[in-house]
Amino acid sequence: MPELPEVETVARQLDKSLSGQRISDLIVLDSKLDHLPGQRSLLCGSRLDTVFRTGKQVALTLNHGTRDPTWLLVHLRMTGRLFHHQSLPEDNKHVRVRLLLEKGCLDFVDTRRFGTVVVCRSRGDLIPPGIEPFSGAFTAKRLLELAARSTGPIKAFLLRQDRITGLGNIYVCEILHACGVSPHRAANSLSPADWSCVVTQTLRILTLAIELCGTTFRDFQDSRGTEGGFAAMLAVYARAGQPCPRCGGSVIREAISQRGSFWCPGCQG
DNA sequence: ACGCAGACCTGTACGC
DNA sequence: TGCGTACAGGTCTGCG
Repeated sequence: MPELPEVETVARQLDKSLSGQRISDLIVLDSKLDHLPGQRSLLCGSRLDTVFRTGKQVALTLNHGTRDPTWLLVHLRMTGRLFHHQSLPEDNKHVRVRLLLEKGCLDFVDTRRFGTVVVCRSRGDLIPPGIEPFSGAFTAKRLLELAARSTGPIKAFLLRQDRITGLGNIYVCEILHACGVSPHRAANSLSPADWSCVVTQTLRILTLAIELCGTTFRDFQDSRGTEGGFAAMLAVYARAGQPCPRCGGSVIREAISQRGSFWCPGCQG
């Protein structure tokens, strides 16, 4: 569910509201996360420092005073959310992990239980393998090289986190539409000009989505439980049967690489 | 190396 | 109302 803009939104909000708070206890309520209770003594008493996004994950910096910092790395996957409550909230059966703070708590809530929470001891382990879009490495030249042996659809290529980190189904649909590129095109068939357009449109769309605090569909809410504003900007995603805002053709939905894909055959060639 | 199918989970929407 | 089916924004594993 959450893609780069949604994770960035949550990380920025938590950075403001959590920085400086001391963790007083760790409560783990999901057997899939039973590696965490063993980290309880490490977490308790530590002070939350910077919260930031790395790839699609939220990293919470834990300051231990004299010792080196560690990080709590949270991947929200499809339905994960992080909520910072000023006081203890009403029961929610989908709370998986709760960090008790000096004031209130931080809840990791995840209905489908796909999300992950791990403790990271080395800064190097935080860095995802794919190219970060907001980095100097995200260039048309680099992407052309990366895709040189990829014969599968560009739609699937852009979703690969070991190539580019942060894009998910919604933004890939929107980027390909903005570029006028069919999601069926083989990744290695894109020209240097196509890749330049992918770079430009990816940065434009992600920047706008971050400004609007992401896209809310079913499950995404930010750390305050409010919804993102990018849904109103979507040109094709979840708009099957509706007119394409660029050419007036009809947007279609079809499965590509087993993922629901929305695009306009009229202007994406 | 690649692409593809299936798995992981739960909830919601919809048709009968 | 209840049941069955399809679908959901992510990523890993195993197979060919």
